[in-house]
Amino acid sequence: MTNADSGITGSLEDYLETIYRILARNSVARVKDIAENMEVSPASVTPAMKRLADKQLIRYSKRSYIDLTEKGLFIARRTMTRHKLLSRFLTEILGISRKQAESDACAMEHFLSESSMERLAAFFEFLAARPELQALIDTGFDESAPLKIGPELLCLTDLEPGSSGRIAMINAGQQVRRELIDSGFIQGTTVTLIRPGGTDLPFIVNLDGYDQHLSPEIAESVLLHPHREQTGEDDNEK
Amino acid sequence: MTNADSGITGSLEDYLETIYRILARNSVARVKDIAENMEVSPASVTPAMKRLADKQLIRYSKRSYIDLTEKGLFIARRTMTRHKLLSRFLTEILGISRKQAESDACAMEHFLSESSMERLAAFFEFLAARPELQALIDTGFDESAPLKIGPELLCLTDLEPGSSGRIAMINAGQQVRRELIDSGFIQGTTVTLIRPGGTDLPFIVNLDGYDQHLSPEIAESVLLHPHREQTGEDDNEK
DNA sequence: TTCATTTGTTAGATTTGTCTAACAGAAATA
DNA sequence: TATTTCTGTTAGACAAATCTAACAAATGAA
Repeated sequence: MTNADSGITGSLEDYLETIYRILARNSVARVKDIAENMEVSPASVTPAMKRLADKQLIRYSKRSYIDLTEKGLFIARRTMTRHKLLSRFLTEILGISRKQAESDACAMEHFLSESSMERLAAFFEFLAARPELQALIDTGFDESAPLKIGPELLCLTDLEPGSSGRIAMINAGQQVRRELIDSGFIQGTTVTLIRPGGTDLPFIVNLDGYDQHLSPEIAESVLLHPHREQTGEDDNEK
Repeated sequence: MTNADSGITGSLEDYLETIYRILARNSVARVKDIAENMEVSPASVTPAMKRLADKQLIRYSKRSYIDLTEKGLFIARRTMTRHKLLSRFLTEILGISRKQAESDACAMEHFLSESSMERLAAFFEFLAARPELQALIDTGFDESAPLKIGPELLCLTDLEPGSSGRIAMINAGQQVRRELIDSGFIQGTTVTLIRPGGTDLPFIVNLDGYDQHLSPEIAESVLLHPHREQTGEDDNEK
């Protein structure tokens, strides 16, 4: 129930982060401000402040202003940094809408470990140092991708019964794309054709141990990497 | 408290995912298997099964085997896919250890929205379609980065008092690096030099509204992008 | 068939985090 | 100064998720 590295719950981290943000502009933080910022009732804030004070993360006594201790400040800042890293990754790299990204980041920020955080920061530095990559990503990575190596790809429907292939991409509109992705059809995953389909007959494939039925039209949109020799390595499952 | 899109809690999603994994190899799923897989006491499993059955996500009656409904299967699969996407991102792109990645992914998987999930899958397809990018990332992105554009970068210590710059990279060993990143010094963030330091005198900088002190040695390791005209856009804070 | 073992359930406690409603203290106003 | 309004706290309820301990049912062995 406690998170990543701070040893406190996500909820308490949120309180610290909120206090931090209030203090960054307001000079003092009050129960009311916190309640409004977090869209929570003031009656929920008081016990949270008590828990934080118990853990020596804030200075707090009944009816007083609230201030962060050194330790609290550290956790607050780190949580905010996690939030920024995730939110930037989602918007700048993946192209998610700002609003959606904020909401995803808010939830995930409590679980990003110290090492992942550091590597994610390194990733941004890496990209920033390479304008040509940045440009590639900025132009969006869905338009250009299919054009480039599409022709060399195998279609799932061309697979021999009993043989397998690694998914390279899903070539379909957003709706079908999401359906397939929800079902586990993501790049790099191995699929095995159990039984080929035909008109009105679904393809049966195995993915992660489970058999799944795919209509011929949907199966058409699953493109596989050109076949290579066995590398001994499966994909990243197991 | 409920997550992303499924309308159930992370804990229940974990139960579904576990049942899915058990069923993918075991033909039947029992309370005991679930408890062992999740490292939880069997007494915790029973009420969870009741909650899942109430929501029509599993078929379950007292002392019976447990089976997923269509709806439960869908959520289980999607959760597993989220897990795989996050775990692959953390290991393959960021280079986090498998173990750490698993633990991060386990916690975050419940909060990745449908759209982020789809974009993350697209990101892998994008990379897979460009072996040259893949290779760049495979070789690690910390060694080569500083060599390339290091010379053109500004050091935080060269900033005029009162002026600002955007962080390009942290040029320091892992420990200092992490300290700085924890404090919000990540690529793309704007820092303002409030007061320059000197021997034994810390630099004071403002970051996200908060003043922070940096020892001269640490300040040295913060490298800024070469200055440009104001673009009207701040970084992604606000 | 009877007894022991395995498996699953229930009861009851605990923690966290939320709420509403009622109350108390402080500040502002008349 | 007295009263009203704003702010914060307490009390009490609830839900989710976990635990341990005790009990019940099913299975297997003698």
